[in-house]
Amino acid sequence: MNKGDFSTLQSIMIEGKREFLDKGFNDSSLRRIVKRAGVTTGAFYGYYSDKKALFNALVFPAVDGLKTMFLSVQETFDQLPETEKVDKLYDYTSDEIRAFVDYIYDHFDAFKLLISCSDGTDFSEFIHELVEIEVSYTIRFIESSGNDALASKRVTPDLLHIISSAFFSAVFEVVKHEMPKRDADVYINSLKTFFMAGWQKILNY
Amino acid sequence: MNKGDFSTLQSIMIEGKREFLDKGFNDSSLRRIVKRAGVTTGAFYGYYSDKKALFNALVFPAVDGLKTMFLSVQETFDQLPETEKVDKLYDYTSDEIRAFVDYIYDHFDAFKLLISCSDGTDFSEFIHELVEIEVSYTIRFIESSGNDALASKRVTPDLLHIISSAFFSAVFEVVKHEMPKRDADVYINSLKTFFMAGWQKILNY
Amino acid sequence: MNKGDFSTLQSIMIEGKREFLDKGFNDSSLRRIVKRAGVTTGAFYGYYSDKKALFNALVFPAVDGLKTMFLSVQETFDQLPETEKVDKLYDYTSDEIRAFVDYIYDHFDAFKLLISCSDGTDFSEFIHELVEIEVSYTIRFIESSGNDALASKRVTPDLLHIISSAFFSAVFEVVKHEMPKRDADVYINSLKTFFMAGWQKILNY
Amino acid sequence: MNKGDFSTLQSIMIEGKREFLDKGFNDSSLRRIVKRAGVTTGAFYGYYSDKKALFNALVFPAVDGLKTMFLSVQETFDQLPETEKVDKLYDYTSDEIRAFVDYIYDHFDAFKLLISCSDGTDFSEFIHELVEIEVSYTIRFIESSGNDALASKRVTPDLLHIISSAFFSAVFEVVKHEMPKRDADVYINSLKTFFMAGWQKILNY
DNA sequence: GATGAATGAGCCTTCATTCAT
DNA sequence: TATGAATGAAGGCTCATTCAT
Repeated sequence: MNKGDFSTLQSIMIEGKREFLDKGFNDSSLRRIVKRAGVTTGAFYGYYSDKKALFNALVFPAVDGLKTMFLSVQETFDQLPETEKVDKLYDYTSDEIRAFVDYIYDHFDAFKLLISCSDGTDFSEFIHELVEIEVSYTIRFIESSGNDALASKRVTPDLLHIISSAFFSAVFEVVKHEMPKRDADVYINSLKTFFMAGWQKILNY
Repeated sequence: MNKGDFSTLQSIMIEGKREFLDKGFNDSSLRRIVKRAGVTTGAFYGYYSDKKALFNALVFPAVDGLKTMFLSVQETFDQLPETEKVDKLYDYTSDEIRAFVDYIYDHFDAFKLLISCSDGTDFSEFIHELVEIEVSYTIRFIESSGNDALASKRVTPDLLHIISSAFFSAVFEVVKHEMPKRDADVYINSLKTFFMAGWQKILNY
Repeated sequence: MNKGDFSTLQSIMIEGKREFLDKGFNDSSLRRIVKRAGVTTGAFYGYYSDKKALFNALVFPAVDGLKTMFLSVQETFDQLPETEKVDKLYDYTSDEIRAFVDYIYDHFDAFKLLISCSDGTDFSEFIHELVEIEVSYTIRFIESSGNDALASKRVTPDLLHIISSAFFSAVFEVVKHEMPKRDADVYINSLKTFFMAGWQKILNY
Repeated sequence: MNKGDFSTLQSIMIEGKREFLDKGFNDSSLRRIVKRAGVTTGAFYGYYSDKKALFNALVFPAVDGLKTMFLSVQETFDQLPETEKVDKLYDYTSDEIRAFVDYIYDHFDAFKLLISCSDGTDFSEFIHELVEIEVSYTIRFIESSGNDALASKRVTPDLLHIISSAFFSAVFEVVKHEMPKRDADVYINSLKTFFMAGWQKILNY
């Protein structure tokens, strides 16, 4: 008999999420999860192949959606006529970030797991992957726009990596601290202003 | 019989560091550590009360030193006559950061442990603490300098927190990626330039 | 939905045989069997009471047939007039063994299961049972033929058991090694020659 | 606290042997072993790396000793002058087999484990290995003695394998049935007589 | 100071089998 | 006949820690 009105699967997901959030992936106990879910270990393995698979299920859809969205945004911008890119950069970025934050808040629990509890899983390098994507598109943008920052070595891929890393770390701070969406929108917008100033400075725009 | 010419304690520290770096705190095995150190579990517990205490010992001096240094720098700046602060801000910061990075590289292993392997220990929130320190001094500085950013709520403590978080995350990326000191100096300097532009933008200097 | 054109029962038998041959009885997984058979566990238990029952079904008809045949051959020989027995012994045995091997090869899979995969089942002592049958008839033959080997304790039931055991072990080696029938016929014939010489030696014929 | 006057290791070995003999390797439970030994699982793993290692420890010394002895006997016979081999064959073999049986009875428990309970271990093919050794030396002997049995294909390696297999199976029947040593000596001697007659027949000596 | 055998709870996972549908 | 989710005991094994010597 499982817990209350929920199906076995639902109970497992609910209690899995609770346990992972509470203890982190590594220190989570499958037995505690199933016990709290009012379910047996055997039942668990009917749904998931192992503990990792449960974490995956809780997190993958959101991660995958975010990556897809992020890639498509970057790709769309990349396809703009060169002449429009710099002009639209600010507005474009604004929309992009807003959508990004919206998406995160629409899947808040998943990102909370990802940011705070993914140690020991395949997602521990999640931010790193977003960074890599952004860096590669940023390099394309700088080069195609005729800016000499890279050519002159005033800016290097490593620096882009570090700055990008800083940016995403900052964004996900709102998740780490479970900031209300309303506040997050404001902060992230200011953050964007802050970073835009930085980019203009080092890219000489 | 312990390893080579090293004392029991030294062997434990050397092999502890190796294991923690290799596996992270949680997945490290005390038995493997003492075995490699050519020492027994009993001997270990003569020096440390538990696994956490060893991690602590490897990491605390560096952490404490960095915090002390950081606090003193902030305090010294805080004590400057109001009139000098803004003028000296840029130079001051440069020196401060340089010293900060020097310190990190002088205790590289400890910070590598802290950044990459501290999950499960009391230090997992290490960066967070530096952020808190910086934010509180930044607030004092903004307020005392007569800048209306906070009063007008254009800038909030939370935003400061986020930006500061971004900065320290970026700085410690050089540790995570084990960047050569020479390179790190250059990147961190560019990073500072980047962030200074941001600060000027949102503080209206 | 079961596999291809086969009925539920057929699928279970086919995949059961495959699994038992592959892993042996003990290490076989019922769930794997029904999964591969495209059938459910529930369906399985409609046909068989448990895992052993499936093994039984795959193996019993052949085992039973062989035992019946073997018993009847022994019985027929036993009923021959005493005067004919020794004369016909050699020819008789030849035919008997040929039929025996033919039967095994006509039910090769079943005997392969029996020889190589029956650990943990009621058939693990299969050869032992054939031995017991043969020994009891051999004793009758020796006694009725007036040979003093048993009376003089030159030969004992235990020795008969051991030799008989050796013989059947040898015969079933052809199954264990999946020897082609054509080869097996030749080897078994030589084996019979070999053993006949032994019998003549210890029975003084 | 372990059982009675025995050390932890002794208790584990005693109860391990008991459990393996009772249930066979696969169906043996480590937990039952340690429980009966009055010891904890953790203590077990201080002595053996896993369940297989315990079986190994109980069985390997005896197996290894027997193989070594068997190989050396075969090698010694192989080195005899060609002229002496056939003459000495009978006597030589007698001594060899006696020593072989003595060795088995000096390590009876180990061979009982090997014969009756080794399914699932690396020793399940133990007899097979003895057979391979004997077959290879038998081939050398036949060839070097000028006998045409192999050349004429009247006898083949496969036949030698089958016969050798029969012989060792028979020998180890005394272990399977836990026959008293005194009886075994007599039976094995008769068995040897039986087999010698067979060899003479098919090799035309 | 040091030993290292022993603890025993805890880990994840697999299994044959049952039963309400 | 058939489903397949659920059972729950049992499996082998690892761990930080303790303690008598």
